[in-house]
Amino acid sequence: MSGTRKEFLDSGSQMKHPMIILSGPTAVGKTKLSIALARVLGGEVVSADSMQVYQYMDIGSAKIAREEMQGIPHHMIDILKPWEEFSVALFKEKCQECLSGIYARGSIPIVTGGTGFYVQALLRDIDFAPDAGEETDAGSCRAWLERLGAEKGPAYLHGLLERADPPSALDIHPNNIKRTIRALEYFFLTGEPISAHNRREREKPSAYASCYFVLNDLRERIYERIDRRVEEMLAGGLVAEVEGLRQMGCHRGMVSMQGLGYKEILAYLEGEISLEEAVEILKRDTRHFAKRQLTWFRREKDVIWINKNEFGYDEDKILRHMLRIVEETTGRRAGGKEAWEDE
RNA sequence: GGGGGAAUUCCCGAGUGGCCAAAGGGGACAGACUGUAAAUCUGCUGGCAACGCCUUCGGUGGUUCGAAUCCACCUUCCCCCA
Repeated sequence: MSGTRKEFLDSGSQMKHPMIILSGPTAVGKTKLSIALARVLGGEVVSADSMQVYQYMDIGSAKIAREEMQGIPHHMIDILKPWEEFSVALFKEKCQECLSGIYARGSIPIVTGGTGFYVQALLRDIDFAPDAGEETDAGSCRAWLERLGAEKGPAYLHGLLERADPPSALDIHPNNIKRTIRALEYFFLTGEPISAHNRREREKPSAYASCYFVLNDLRERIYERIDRRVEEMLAGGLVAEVEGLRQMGCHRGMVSMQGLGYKEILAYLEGEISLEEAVEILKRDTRHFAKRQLTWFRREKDVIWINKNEFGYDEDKILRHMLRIVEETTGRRAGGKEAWEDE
């Protein structure tokens, strides 16, 4: 759909579609809650997770098991092979396809996952770059910049950015080569500084009538849960899963293999570190990740924090509290008391 | 029993008379983030009424204008010889 037509439709229909978002740091318990919410509200779960999109990556990505779904439709899971590339732009695109189906069915999406960037892209309908040159040009342009960076160093690239897009250069740290490259790429492809584009996109209001929940807990408890979960993954066969992927030809260069649990075990399987070290690094990096997620959510406006400890870890209490907010903001009511009493 | 070595700020680990609140790394904490986001990157880390002051380098006591750095004794740990 073209931009103008879409804008026309959006402005024409006063009603925004309802959306429930359930996010939070890794291992807080989003999955379990999402099922409870979906059952009560008659919703469908849409995963907002950068790793669960991949097939064969079940244990390390803590993907929900079929049995756990309890018949609730799930989207955006297992949609790609591990060797395929994925990105926010692709996420948004595919996600919107899923959403139109959900709305057509009169159902409500429960967007569940910890990738805050994806949630933001979807919620504010951020426009990702020019369609022009999406495949060939972008590919070669980025590859060229990457080569240039490897040869001449990050400072050189940042120097280019200073000339092309001074505000971005000021904004992006010289060491951050990925963001420097993207800013340059955007400039070369469109002729517009990405800083101007970002400014425009930032002003966009939410495209949905949404409740943005962030499930949280005491830091200490999150860390404990992470450690425990890593141990469970190991016991559940994480090493074998990664070995299987390796046999399929997966290697560290792939987007999917940058995922926590995959890159560390891969390093072990390739003899670089011991299993013990790999596990330790995995736990630590997962803690770091959880912390980064929390930083993201703190900055995000209009999120509704659900601190588990403030509810005495009473799941039913948490659910009721959330349902009340859902009803206030989206008008969506729980499908009767039985819905959560018949467990 | 004899000989040698070591004890440093949350951890590891530099530092052997002033330039040391003490390199570096890790952790912890905080932050950025608009096509790789489970990625990438940044800041900060003794206390305070804070361009200065106070407490800190196993303990106690010395030497010195001045000590984490030198001396003595003590405590603990490691290694070697018996």
